[in-house]
Amino acid sequence: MASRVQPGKPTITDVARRAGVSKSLVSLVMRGAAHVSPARRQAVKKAAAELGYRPNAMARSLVQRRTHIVGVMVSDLHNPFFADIVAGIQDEAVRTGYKVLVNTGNRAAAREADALETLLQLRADGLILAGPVLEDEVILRASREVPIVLVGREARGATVDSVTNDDRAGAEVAVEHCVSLGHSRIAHIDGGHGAGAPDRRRGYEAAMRRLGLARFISVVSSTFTEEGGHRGCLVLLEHSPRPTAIFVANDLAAIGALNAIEESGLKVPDDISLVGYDNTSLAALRHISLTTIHQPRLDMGQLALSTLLERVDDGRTQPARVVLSPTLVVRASTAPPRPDGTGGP
Amino acid sequence: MASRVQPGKPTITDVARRAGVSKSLVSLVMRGAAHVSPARRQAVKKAAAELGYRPNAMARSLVQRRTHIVGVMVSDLHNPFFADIVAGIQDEAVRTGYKVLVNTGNRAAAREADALETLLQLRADGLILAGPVLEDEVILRASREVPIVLVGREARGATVDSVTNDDRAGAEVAVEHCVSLGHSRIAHIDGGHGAGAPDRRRGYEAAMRRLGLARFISVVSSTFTEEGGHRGCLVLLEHSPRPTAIFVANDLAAIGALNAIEESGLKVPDDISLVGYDNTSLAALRHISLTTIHQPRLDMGQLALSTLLERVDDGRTQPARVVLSPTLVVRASTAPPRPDGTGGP
DNA sequence: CGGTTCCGGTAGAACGTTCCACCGTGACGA
DNA sequence: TCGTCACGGTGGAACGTTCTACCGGAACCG
Repeated sequence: MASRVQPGKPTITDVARRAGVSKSLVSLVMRGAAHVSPARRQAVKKAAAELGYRPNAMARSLVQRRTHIVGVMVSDLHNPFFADIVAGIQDEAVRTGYKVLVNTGNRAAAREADALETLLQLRADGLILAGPVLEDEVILRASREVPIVLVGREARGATVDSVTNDDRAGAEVAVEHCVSLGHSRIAHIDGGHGAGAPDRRRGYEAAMRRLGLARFISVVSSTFTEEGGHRGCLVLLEHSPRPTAIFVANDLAAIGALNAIEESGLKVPDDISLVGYDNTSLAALRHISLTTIHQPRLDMGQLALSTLLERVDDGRTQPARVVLSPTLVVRASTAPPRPDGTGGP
Repeated sequence: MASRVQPGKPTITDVARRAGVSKSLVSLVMRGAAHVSPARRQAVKKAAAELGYRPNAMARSLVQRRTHIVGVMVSDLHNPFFADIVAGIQDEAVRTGYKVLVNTGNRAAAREADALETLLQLRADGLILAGPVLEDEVILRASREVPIVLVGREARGATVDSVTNDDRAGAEVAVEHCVSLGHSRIAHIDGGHGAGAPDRRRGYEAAMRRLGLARFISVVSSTFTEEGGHRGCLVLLEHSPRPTAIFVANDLAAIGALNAIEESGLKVPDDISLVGYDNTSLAALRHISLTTIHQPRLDMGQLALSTLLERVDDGRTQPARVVLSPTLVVRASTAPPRPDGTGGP
């Protein structure tokens, strides 16, 4: 009972036999080719439906020597950032007729290497690596066997493409926003080795200098986590005079900073303004309502795939470096500084 | 220039030629078989490394008639819930030597059907469907061709297995917690058609009755979104007397409720206690610190795969229904009701 | 009427593996 | 001296497709 009907799944030959035609013709019908008489086409379709026939993608790919699959390796499925990247890739994939298969390495280089290997053995037509922590060398080697696009990380080498946002410009916009509100003592909590963190820091410093606020530059080093932002902020709150605005390297850390500020009995944005980076769904929560820098993630995903396909389908061989502009999203965590106080305790 | 070295990727035959052996022997070496002389083994490995040979997974699977791939279709990559499920699946996969390939349908039945089809054509050895919105009928049909496990959704039919948490019990625990703190006027914002929502509602009602609070049962219908929780909560706040505790069907909606309460000038937990469901990372944010019901997501992922493999490897044919117990996680959003006030405006 | 072209269709060789049957060669026991 | 057996190794048939010929007939053109 419940015995699966298992004389093996039906093959193209079974369909051919049942429809009384050659397997070549079945192949043509399944691919919707022209030059097949309506009668035969009908017969083949009927036979296929009756048998529950489903083409074997591997056999097909073996002879075609392409899979119409793009492999996507995501560093961390927990980060909502990548969910949008994947969504963008998928939008573009349905338009171009490719299948998307996702893999993940859970932030560990060794696991990422495994994931990459799986995709390579599968003979995906192209690969998109989203925020990998994998060594440059490994990526470069792989890129000589299959086209690869990096997302959210700069590429090295002529065989690798990349799609990123302009972290430096984004940071400058953040600073400009604070200045336009009247702030001068604007501090920065940076993201350590996180992807894009160094550029965001450089952007912060450049903007401060450009706007004549070089003497207020104040950076505390941290990580891309809530915990990191919390610790970094506590350090800043000790400073005297205390900053009136803080630009944090990503949203998650900014929320940690938010906690630290509130725990200290201060209020955002009344006492301190806060700006994040990434515009994750977290920032949009009304309970948090964080002013932040938006990266066009959907676009980045779409562009990653179309850039990839330029190599796959059109044979491009020059490296591509796509850089998108981030934009400011103003919410409730920024406001002009207190007119009276200079903010110092 | 930068011309890819493209006389096609090296095959097993290339390796055999270069090592001066038959392709059968290369095959044996690549699979680490015994009964191969050290000298030849060495020679083959050397040749393979020099050529950059990588076995073609499709050709292999074609003849073996298994792929050692489990396909995972996730309804929504944006939901951090599924990230943990996938992580659990992956943990188990490395232990058992399977590869995991993920797919998504973006909450749309049509896209999910496509994703499923891709996995079926790939001839994955088994499928895990995480929170699909796909019709029962489609899943049932697919399950006759390949073993399928449903996660977070009840299965219908003897050919489909499922791994879920006991939503009803979880809801009861939530209510009991509130009662133990001294609450009586405990309301519920439910999740409409969301997965598990009906059972959570039933659990709420059952617990209220069991604890002699039937007359305080108060349910407002909503959705699994922040917006939904916000709206639902506004309705409850109009009631007089107002509830002193609210059990919301999931964390996201609970955060919406949190906003509504604070916008009304009330405080959590002083004026109203709040309990969510899922224990997402959101709930753990210190700024939010939501008491909630935890589902053992990692375990659920692991169990999903091991349940699947019972069919794939051990030939199980009886349906399996795995149900895990949720647990209470107490944070800062719940407290005893105000000793004085009866809470009504 | 002879030649060309198009249409509908078929046969059989790939594609890159693994698996099965088989083959020498020594070693070993009777 | 014979089997018998284990060891190390090989050849070739699968696996389920697509692709490249090629074929017979009808239609068309000059």
